[in-house]
Amino acid sequence: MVYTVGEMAKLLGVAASTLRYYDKEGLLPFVERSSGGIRMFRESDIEWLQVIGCMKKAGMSIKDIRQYIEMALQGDDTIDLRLAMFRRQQEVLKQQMAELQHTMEMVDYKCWYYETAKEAGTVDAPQKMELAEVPERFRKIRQELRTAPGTAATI
Amino acid sequence: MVYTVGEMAKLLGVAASTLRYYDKEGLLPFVERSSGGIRMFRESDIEWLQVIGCMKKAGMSIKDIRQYIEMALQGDDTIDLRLAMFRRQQEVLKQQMAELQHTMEMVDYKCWYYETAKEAGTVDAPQKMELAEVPERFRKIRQELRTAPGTAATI
DNA sequence: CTAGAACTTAAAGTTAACTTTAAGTCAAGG
DNA sequence: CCTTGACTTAAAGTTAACTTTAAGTTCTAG
Repeated sequence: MVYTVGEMAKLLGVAASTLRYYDKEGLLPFVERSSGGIRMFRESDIEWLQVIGCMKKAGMSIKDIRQYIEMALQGDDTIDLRLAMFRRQQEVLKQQMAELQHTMEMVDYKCWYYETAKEAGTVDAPQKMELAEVPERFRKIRQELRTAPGTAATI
Repeated sequence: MVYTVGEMAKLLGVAASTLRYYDKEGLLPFVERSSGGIRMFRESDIEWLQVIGCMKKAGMSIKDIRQYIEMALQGDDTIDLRLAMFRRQQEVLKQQMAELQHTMEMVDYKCWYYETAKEAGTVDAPQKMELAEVPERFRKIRQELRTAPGTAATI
């Protein structure tokens, strides 16, 4: 089964212009053409496209992804490089996960803050609350929000 | 203690031009000015800036953040709206977390893939491996990568 | 009182990742 | 054969979030 750019775009849930753009940027050198010049995506190209999609979600740029594709097309000589690339990406994702976790804590705190404000009818309730009255799990983030990053929130 | 824009920028680890840009976009209406027109950040403004930073990390646009700031300045009448905003943001973050988790699984799979390729000296080793030989935790993601999203990878 | 570092604004420039447009070509059904 | 919808490319346009520049002002230390 082969697909035109429009069909593949629909299948993947992206715009056809996006796939054309990716092709122009060298992300799809594996896509063949008909004698008339029309892109013919093969079933097996879906895996490439899924990997590209995942790399994008991981925050990689088009340029970085192209490097990977180029390495992959060079064959088994670049296995080490590709492994190193994904190992680095693993670290990046761990970092992102930690940051997201932290952002989540802040939003959880803000939800508690406005729930408390809602009950009392004023933000003064949570805003002026003593640290000891604040639920234990929000104390750290509250301290952190009230000081510059890197500023010791100690003693 | 008050800070100029440059001092506050340094404290937060951002460019001064960024703070000026945020101010122009209405994100910092709480910052006062000297008689000569120079921004004077107060200690308590740090909390505002930290919240703005967290909202940005959560993927909110400048426009959305301005809405929040405007609501906050309107006072206690907007508590419900602000609570709703952070509750929605909680959902968005949960979604982001799930996506990041999924991306991580893909990268873990790719690391396994290239480790296996490295041992064997060729990507054919992992590429042509039977599903049953693939470590159990990578089977689902491997199936998924090889089909279009939404395509049932069943039976 | 003055030098110069840091501030001010408005406006233009940058970057990434697309999207749109324009002018033309391909391919399938009637 | 011809129409029509989807394809092609190159080039220009879009958007968000900054950053840089230019021209001028303010504050502080000597």
